[in-house]
Amino acid sequence: MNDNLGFLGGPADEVAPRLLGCELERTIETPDGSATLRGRIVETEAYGQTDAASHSCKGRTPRTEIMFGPAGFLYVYFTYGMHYCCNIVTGPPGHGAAVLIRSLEPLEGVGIMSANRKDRSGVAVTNGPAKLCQALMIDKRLNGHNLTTAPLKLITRPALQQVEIVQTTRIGISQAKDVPWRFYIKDNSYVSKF
DNA sequence: CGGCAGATACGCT
DNA sequence: GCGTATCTGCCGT
Repeated sequence: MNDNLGFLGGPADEVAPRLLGCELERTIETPDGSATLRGRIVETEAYGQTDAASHSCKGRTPRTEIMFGPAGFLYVYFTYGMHYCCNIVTGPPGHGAAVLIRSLEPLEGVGIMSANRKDRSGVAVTNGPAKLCQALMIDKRLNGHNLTTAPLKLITRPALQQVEIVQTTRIGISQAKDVPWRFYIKDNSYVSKF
């Protein structure tokens, strides 16, 4: 793994807040050549191996196999019949854990992201896990992708100050609702729900 | 704006 | 079969 992504080998609940402020850079093919879509991570959720809300909690299956692999890879899953969500695998090999990326703040290629989102604008482009996957054109084909390589890279940024981060319970799950493993950047308007 | 139902397919029991 | 780490549109205020 890339040296500056070494922190991903830690526990999901420590990696999740550390990912806030880091960026995802997606390169895509266009009629003219290529384009770059880039966004800042503003909201994450941790999912651990012994966590009833995590897909990995019941052990390895073909779908969750990627979560048990080395850190720094992408776990993309499909849900509700029409949505993709993307996660960054964390922890050592053999440990099934990941961090769900819940929302981004667009930094580059906003016009293309908006077009991918049925011409929606503003926060509606990326303020939700399935929305940002649509905006960045992330689907099943990127499951298992190495985040140090094109066409999707994780760019490390300095860790935020503790005071800039809010920690609360996770959203949209039915199991282990009380576990406070959701993290977001304070006062950022792209956070999915306040 | 806030609440609710519907869409839709996949993995797992 | 069934539940799901969601979003959207439509309804009501």
